[in-house]
Amino acid sequence: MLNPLFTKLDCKIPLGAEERTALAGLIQSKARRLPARQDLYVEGDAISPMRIILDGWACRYDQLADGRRQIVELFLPGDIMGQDCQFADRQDHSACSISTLSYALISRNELDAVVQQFPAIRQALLWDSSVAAAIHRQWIRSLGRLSATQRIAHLFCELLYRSARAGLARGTTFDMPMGQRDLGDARGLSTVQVNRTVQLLRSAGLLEWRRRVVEIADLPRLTRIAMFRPHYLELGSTCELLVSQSSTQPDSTRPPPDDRDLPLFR
Amino acid sequence: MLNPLFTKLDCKIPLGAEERTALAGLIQSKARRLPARQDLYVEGDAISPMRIILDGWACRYDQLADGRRQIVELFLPGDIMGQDCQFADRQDHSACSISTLSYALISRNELDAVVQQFPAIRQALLWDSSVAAAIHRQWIRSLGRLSATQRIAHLFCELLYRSARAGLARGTTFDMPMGQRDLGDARGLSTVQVNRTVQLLRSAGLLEWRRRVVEIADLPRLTRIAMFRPHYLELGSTCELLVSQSSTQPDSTRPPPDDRDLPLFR
DNA sequence: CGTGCCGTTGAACTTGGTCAAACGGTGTGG
DNA sequence: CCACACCGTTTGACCAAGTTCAACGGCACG
Repeated sequence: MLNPLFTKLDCKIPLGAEERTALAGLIQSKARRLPARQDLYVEGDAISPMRIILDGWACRYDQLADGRRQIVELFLPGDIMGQDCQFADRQDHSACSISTLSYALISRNELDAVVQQFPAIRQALLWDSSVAAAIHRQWIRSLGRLSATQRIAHLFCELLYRSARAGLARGTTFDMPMGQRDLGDARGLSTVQVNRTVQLLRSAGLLEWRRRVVEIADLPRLTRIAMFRPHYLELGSTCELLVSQSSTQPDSTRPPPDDRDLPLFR
Repeated sequence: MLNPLFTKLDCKIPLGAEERTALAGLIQSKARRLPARQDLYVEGDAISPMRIILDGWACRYDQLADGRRQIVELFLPGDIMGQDCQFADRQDHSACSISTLSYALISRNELDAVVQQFPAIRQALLWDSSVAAAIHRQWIRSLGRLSATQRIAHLFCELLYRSARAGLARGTTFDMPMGQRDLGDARGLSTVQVNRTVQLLRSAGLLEWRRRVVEIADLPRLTRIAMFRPHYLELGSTCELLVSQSSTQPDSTRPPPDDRDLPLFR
């Protein structure tokens, strides 16, 4: 159940058997399930315990008065929710499941004890939240300066690598339980624009996306279009295959694809 | 020198005299100065030690290939740079001074020792980075879903409160060493748009901004326009005066200002 | 006194948003 | 089994916010 978490942590702070057992002990027999599109908490609620995502996707979002919303963070299996909320007294945002969700609560007291005993676990959690911060910075860059096409492409890249790092990708294929509306809410775009953009990426042969499964068909080109640099995710050696693939120079046996006919830049 | 830091931390994790001395000891006689607009590091550099901002403003930014840039985080006096970079091996972004800057380096080893001895300091630093994460989320919301006017207004609100929390504001007046170009780079806008927007805010009587000094003339209205909720900054009781002011109902002796004639919403 | 940066203004242009309607799969009830 | 409703996706036409390009003014600085 915790494999995605362990696989991810192995990128940077590999844990020993003892430490894994200690971490797993925190969540024994406490797994919970939730249907898709259900709130975990809403703005103004008291702070809830931390959660580890076991299966499915979730997100933090901000609800605007006029009904629109902005997703500010995505959680995949192995991600930890609420690490950075321990000091607040009220939630300043909401959170909901994207797909059917399975997660475990973690009491802060128990975690403190474990962290005290196993410094590597503290390090691992700190590392995880520092990567989360790096992702936040990339989202800001993406929303602030990239075109709709680049924003969407960038998110697909991010999600492929995050899935791969959690051991959830098959080659360049991964599960994508978000709909186009969610995608727009994450990238600050309307669903109409998301739809047109996705079709553009599809027709350009960059990716396929059917029935909640995405296959990145041309990772090097998608990476280039999105100006995506996987470095910030600190993948370690886990995804070397993907990284080397994404930086592959265009095949010299055929002419490089001309991106200029597509509204991909700026 | 460390007053902005202590004033800020007093909002949530007040430190005793011993702890303050220990923190101050980390930076003794190591203060450094830098002119405005100088890089502290650039993308690809090795990770540098953490820094405490003593005076002036700095930022993290992302440089795009075509010359545009996106500021992803602002640092005011009392802010700590680089807490979340300790695990990476290379910087995934750049950082530069905005105004003339005075800062101190902090070696991680020394800090670890101090944190070991004074758990409250660890808590204080964790709290600080959790507020930084909340600010990141608000930036994402702002860039994703707010209009140019709202984005700028929101940033002015944020900066007023952050200045106040560090003991650097005088009423609703604070120093703003950024230029309009920087403001655009922080909000994902062109300088032309920033200029027009600032003039709009000025002519609506919401703020004044001359010679690097901003005075928020109508905080309640600016707050409303920006949909700004100060809660996420976890101000504690430090800025109660400001907070109560910002939520003041419009003066009933005169008609409420009509925002509809201004392109402020959406 | 020139030079350069920053702020300001105008005009043409582009991207993406809004509105509205049609399409297609899926689950439900008759 | 079919009719229907519902939800997410798709498409078109129009609109608006913000960008780009270009030029000009003021102020600081060498």
